[in-house]
Amino acid sequence: MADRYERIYAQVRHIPRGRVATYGQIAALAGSRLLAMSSRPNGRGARLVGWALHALPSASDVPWHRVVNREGRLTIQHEHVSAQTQAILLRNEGVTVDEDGDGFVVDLGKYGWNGTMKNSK
DNA sequence: GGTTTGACCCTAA
DNA sequence: ATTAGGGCCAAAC
Repeated sequence: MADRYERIYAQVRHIPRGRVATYGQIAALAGSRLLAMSSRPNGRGARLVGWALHALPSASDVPWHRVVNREGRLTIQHEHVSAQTQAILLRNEGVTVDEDGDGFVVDLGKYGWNGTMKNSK
């Protein structure tokens, strides 16, 4: 089975409340623990995070809403869960979610997660 | 089992 | 600044 999903879920659970992380960071963190051999400078398996979250059961404890793309945008594509739902969940945790023509955006400079448990600044 | 697509990212021009 | 191309792994066709 896809054990990588478990690593991804574990990393997503490690995201502090009121903080957001990017797909690439999740992939890099989960990858560095298991796939440290092939740490290539390119985009690694960031798409796996998207697939993992898409296959995530709705009743899971994984805070999938704290995962955004590199621009801080909520590029979510799901049948029953919309980007607005994600925005509401983030706002519920105190994260300011901005909105423009393309959709919802989060300021990574303020709420971006470092990858550790320290603040980004 | 090859081809296409996807909640993405990086590098180069 | 934007556009184009390559890469990654899994699922759907």
